[in-house]
Amino acid sequence: MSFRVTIADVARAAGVHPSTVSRALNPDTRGLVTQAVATRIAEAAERLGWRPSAVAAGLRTRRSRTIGILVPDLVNPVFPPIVRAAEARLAEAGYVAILANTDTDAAREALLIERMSGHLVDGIMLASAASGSRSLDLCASLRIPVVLINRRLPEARVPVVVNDDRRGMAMAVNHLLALGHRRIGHIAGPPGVSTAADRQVGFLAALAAAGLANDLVPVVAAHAYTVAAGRQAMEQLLAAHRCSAVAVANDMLCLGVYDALAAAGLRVGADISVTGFNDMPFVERISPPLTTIRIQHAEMGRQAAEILLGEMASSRPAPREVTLEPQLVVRSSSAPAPTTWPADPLSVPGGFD
Amino acid sequence: MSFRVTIADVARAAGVHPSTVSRALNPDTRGLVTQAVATRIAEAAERLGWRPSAVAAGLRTRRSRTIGILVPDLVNPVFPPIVRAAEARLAEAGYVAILANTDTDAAREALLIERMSGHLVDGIMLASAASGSRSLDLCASLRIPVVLINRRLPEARVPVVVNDDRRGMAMAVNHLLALGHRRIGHIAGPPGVSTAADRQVGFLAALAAAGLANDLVPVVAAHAYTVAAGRQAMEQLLAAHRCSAVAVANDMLCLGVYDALAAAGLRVGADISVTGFNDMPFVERISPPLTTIRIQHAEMGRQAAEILLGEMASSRPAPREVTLEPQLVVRSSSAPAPTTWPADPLSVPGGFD
DNA sequence: AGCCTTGGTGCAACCGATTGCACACGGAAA
DNA sequence: TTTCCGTGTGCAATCGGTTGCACCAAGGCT
Repeated sequence: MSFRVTIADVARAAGVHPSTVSRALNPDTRGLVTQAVATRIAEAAERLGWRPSAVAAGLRTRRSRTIGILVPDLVNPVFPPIVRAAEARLAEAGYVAILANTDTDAAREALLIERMSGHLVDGIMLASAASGSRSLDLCASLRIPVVLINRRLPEARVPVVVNDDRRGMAMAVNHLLALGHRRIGHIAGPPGVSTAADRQVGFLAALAAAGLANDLVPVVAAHAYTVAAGRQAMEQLLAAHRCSAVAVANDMLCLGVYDALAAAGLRVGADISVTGFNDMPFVERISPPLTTIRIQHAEMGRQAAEILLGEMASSRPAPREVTLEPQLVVRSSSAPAPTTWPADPLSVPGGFD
Repeated sequence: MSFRVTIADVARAAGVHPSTVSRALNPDTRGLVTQAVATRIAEAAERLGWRPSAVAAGLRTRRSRTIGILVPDLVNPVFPPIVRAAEARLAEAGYVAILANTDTDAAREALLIERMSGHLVDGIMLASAASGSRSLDLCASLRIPVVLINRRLPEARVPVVVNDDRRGMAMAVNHLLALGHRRIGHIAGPPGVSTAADRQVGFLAALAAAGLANDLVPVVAAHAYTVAAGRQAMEQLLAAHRCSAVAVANDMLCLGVYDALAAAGLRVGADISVTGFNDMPFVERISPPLTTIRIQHAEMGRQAAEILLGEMASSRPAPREVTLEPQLVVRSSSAPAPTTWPADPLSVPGGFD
């Protein structure tokens, strides 16, 4: 039994034409067929064990009920929740997700997009956008709808789902200010990444709003969102400035920051306060538990799926921007500014202390 | 330009028949075409921007260059490295990965397998195998090659890639024995999961080899591989037995074990030693850093991909079993047995202390 | 009663590549 | 020169649904 049952087989069994079977078995066109015939066909299909061939249907309709998801590196704990939620929503709608890692390599990304195009993906979720807008141009020329996740591209005319990074970083800074910190440093993300830029802008804006001038504020940019880069950046910051607190652009960087501070003999949450960004899994269990900004990762994935599905259904481009609200999660890595903090020769003009 | 260039277009441009174009453009059949014609066709294809349609080819050849990957829950940190490595290897071979989460739900798993079958996946990697062998039967009746990852099914006649769980757990136990522990408890994984069973067997075997009797050994099974279940299991263990060390079946459980021990006022790595299993990301950064058994997760994914690709190429079933070697990673959660340990009323007959 | 809808079904082309088979052509062997 | 053979290309069927169009029958209208 069962070596691929086709609608022709079902048609024969039900005594109708294959096209009628197609109509009866497709929810959208079932209305075209008489009720009685439809049920007879459905029974025959069931009995024979017919399974729809997405490939055959896709060839004709040019829609595969398939969505491509591109992430830089699935092992980065930020992405699994996004992918998970996106896949769940897609599955609900009968879609299937093709996943690929780009390694932040533009050429690889282009190759993967072309390959996915060959599989007739109905849309692509880009969580990487490494190559600037080249990938977007490619998708556009391939006529594939795109939605950007977590990152923005200035020129982009495509829908995006992002966290409100400026606001999130401002929340972290305000938290530190409320704890009495006045000398707050920033470890920024890698240049060219939109989250890094947005968070830095949020950082500076929050300081400015508190009346703390911008030009002398200690800022060091990490060269990547990695532990090693975080450590290196913190070492630079320590060498050049004295701070009672550091607002870091990303949790992964924080792990390196912890290392650098431990090496320098500073106790996080006592001698110096640290805040992260992302609230990635298990940072509540490192020592000390990290104060950070929680992002709605799952919701990002879900919304991205929703946008693509909507675009699919209405077949008109929906260039909208969904911004999700971040949340401050206070743990033990941030504490009141030490009162015994030494007089600071670099004291910011107009500062309060 | 570019609204789907087909081989017919290329054929017209190159002045040959579509079938010749097909042969010239397919690496396997290029040899059938004259060198000169082949290059002329390749140039035309390049110039017109032809892209192969995996769907059309797949319809005819019944192979889609697509592999399905099923995991219980991508958010569980064990899976991303597996999926990542598998995808990388598949991409290398020109394949594409369809990813789906089963939530350990047998019905959902079956649905996903059928859907993937509709997409003509050339093979499926099962990292879940929740439903016993039902999924395997389904794949068999659908004529889809399968490879099992991380879990085994006794009746399975399919290739598997697993860690040597017995050996791994024995390494943990031997480590604890070497530290002087004699009263070692075990928190086992959920019943019915092969990793849980194997690790428990390994645990008991190691104790037996050390001359410690089996029947009074404190063992509690967690009902799932979750933090909450780990905490609950440890509470049970504490209530019933006194141990100087606990070998836990899984890192995730360990997090709950840490919680339970903290609540009981016991210091991990001092009052009691704990070992985990998996070496999942960031357990080296929790407090205290966890001694655990490292599994070659990436290698598992790669090997699984390799097996499916091999099966694809040779088109003969390759029911082999790849067993990967675990590695003991010693950190601070395990320490020498306290010398001041109180006399134990439940002392194991034949024990050394 | 005759004409026009309308709904339901059959017919056949089509999506884009693959492949078994036929055939033409040129060179080698008889 | 004829026959044979091998190589390279064309031809057409095929994979499994989908869909525009034709057609037929039944019912409503004037």
